Amino acid sequence: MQENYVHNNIEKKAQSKWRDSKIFEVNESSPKPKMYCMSMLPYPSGKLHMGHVRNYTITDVLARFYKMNGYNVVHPIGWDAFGLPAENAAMKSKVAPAEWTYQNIANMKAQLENMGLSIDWARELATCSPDYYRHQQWFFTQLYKSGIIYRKNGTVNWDPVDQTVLANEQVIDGRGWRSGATVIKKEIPMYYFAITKYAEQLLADLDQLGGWPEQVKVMQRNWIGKSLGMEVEFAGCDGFDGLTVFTTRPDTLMGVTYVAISAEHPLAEEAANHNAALAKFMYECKAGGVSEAELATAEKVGMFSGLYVTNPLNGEKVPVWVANYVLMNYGTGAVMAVPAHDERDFEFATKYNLAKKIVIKPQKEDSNYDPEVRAYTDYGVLVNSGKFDGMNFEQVFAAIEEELTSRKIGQVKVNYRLRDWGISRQRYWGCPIPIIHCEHCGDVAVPKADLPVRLPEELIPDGSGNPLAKNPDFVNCRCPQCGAEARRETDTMDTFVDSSWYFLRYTCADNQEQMLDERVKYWAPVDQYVGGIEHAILHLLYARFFYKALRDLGLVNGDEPFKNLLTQGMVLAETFYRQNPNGSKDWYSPMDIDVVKDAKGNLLRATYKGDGREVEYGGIEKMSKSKNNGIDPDPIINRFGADTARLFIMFAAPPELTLEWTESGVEGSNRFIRRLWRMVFEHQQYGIVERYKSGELTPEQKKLRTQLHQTIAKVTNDMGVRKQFNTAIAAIMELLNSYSKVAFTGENGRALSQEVLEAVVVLLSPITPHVCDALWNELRPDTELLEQAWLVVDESALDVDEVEMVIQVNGKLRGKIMVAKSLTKDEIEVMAKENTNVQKFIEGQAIKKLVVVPNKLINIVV
RNA sequence: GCCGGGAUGGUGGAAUUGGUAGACGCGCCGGACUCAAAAUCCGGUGCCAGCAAUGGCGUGAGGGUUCAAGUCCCUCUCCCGGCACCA
Repeated sequence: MQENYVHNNIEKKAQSKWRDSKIFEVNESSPKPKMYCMSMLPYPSGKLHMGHVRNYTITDVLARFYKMNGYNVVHPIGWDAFGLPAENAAMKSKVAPAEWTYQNIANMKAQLENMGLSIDWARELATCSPDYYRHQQWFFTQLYKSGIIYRKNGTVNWDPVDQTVLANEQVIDGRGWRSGATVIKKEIPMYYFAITKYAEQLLADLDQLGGWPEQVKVMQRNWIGKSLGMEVEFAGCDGFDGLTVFTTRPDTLMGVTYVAISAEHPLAEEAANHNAALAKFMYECKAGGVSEAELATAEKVGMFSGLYVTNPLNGEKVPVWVANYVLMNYGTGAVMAVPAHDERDFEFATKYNLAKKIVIKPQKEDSNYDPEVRAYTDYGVLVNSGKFDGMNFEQVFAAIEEELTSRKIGQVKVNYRLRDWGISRQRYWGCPIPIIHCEHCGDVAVPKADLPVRLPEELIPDGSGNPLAKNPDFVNCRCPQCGAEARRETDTMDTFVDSSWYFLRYTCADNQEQMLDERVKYWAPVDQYVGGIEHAILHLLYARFFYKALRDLGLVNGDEPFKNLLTQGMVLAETFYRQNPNGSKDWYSPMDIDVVKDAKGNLLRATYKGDGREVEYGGIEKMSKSKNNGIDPDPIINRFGADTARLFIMFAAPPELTLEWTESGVEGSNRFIRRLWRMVFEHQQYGIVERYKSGELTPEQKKLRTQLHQTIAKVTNDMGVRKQFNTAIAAIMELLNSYSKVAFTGENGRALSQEVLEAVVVLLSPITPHVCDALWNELRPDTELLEQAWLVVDESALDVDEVEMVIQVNGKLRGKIMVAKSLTKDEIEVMAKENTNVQKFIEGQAIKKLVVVPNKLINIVV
């Protein structure tokens, strides 16, 4: 054994051993229980970034932990290979998205291999491969036939200069990112997945997800947004049509002072035909992007439509306004406005001087309440509402329901905020939608025999719309039903479709004939899913929806795809810059900066290694190209080794929190590995022995052995249950700190030293697998670490006869005592009162109360 | 704007079920080894007062519940994630 730790050879050797033995390639024939452990599908951006490294390290630690705990573990990987960045790269450097993407995958795969992951590479897939998307197209046709997919108009961001549809992120302050033109909302036909048909199940089945973070379930619940309300018809006046509103507050119906409708509402269109000013206003409403964040923060504007409708309860004539704050795709596209009891209506009514009528009496004495100052939105007892006066919410809901239903002008309605999922994208680099438009037969799904609809891989988009639409070879085709000349659909699918089922395809990626086969029923559901919190809503909701749709086709078992979910935080790093005279900033990589700190550890100055001159500190930010603070994993792994990088990532923060990258922290992790190496080296110099089983130990040895088995228990719980790897590592560090202070004299002492080192190597092996593999070979030659079982706690080592208890007086710490476990509560109380420091605080005072928490503390209240 | 989350020493974080705040690491200070440096090892390190024993203060701000609050409740500030075409 070498005296010093050198990572290169160790890591290469372990990696080739794992590769050659195919130890991480698994199948369904194992007698062990299955464990499906997986990271979210990475986008092949070109270079591995620290977010990927973190993601894969977490699943790798769990996969290795479960493997040693007797599970048949699968840990697959694939590539989310369609999407916008490839088109952007194509526009920039004239390289075809396909070529760019496949090159990126090759680069990133090589980088991942250096990390020593326990991945089953035989299952690797890329969503841009026809072998993958042909099955997706087939699934699309199945959903299309079963009515889950339909076509309707949807609103997109339209760049009138580039004549192209823009993604929300390509709209900056209401303008196109390339042209700078004001973006307008445009209606185009699109395909929709009827996810709302599953709204109730998606909501109810959240209760099955005990292994999900509560916050993610809350976000999904709110996103689905189930609400109970009423649809109420308002009859039109002066010969115009009426309209229907949806409201969750029918109790305020008598307080309606106007009705507001969306600019896309049919009635608004109708009114605009006779009203030039209104038409102009509605055109102005079309300016700007379609994102909800943009709509919600835009200033509320509106215009009177000239129309009136009648309040069905009291017959009052109220004006109809067209307002930009009403969403056409929620409810009915029309709302009844009650300014006295709704924030948004209040703001709008105040701006346009519309009436406010109080119909709810504040429940408590509320001296602040003034309808001209703010809206009162709580529930309460009705006033100014005629026969409904004095009723509470439940009573008036029932009374109004009865009246409206008997008059057939309203009904109780459950409404969801969730909208159907528009999947059409007017883009080239995506999965073609397998539909053929025929003049005679309409929209025809492509038959299975004709799949896949291949995406030509040589096209290069130029930013002026979808090149597929200009490609006659792609567009021109024959109708599969009547054989007439027909036109192929040129829109491609949202990439969220690709990522909604890839985890099922991993189980049978080699099956050319079928989308999924019996093997999916062995592996699904995913037992442990790990990915960024930014996917808490959309990706996870779409994948859940897909799973249910696949279940209804008989392709998978169960209701939910992901049993346990862990949402990881982002990776951040320090930023450094110099300000240019024109105000712009040049950003310097933290790798190229030297830092000087004062005696308290505060940053005094930072200098650029290139020229030795000072730079400004810009705080800690998410790693990004724009701030030049991305840390490339390659040089880190080359310099310190993958084990150091993995250890740092797992130690610096718990997985859900943001992770701050610091070079000194990486060095600290490397120092710990070298220290462990030296300890094994020194132990080995005296010869390896059998690990401790029984026999006399010195008191300090006995104490160390107790700590060892406490550590085994803690690490097992931290890794397997809490998934808090940082505290597991800290506990191992503490154990080694204690180890280094103990004298391992005698035969039993040597055996204890062997026991501790073997245990540490096993405990650490999921996190730093390469160095642990090498150390294991030194401690137990001719055996394989990966074949070892996880450690079992020796309960007898945990037995201690004394515990430390703290004594508080009035909740303040005043002393500590060692207490034999056999003592009674009364005996402990006496001991506590006898403590000299405690006496100073209780002397001459009556003891009002005395609390004893067993094995923890005594609180004396005086 | 709406939904979700976060804030603890110089710093990343720990405190698992309301029970010793600051584990472990980094940084910094001091020491050993060395011609010297690096590496390594040993000790110290929340703030204030004190030679010390010890005491006072202290978990974003303000209030509350409790024998006891970083942890529970209310109000607020700032930061982060998502908002349906970034992935």
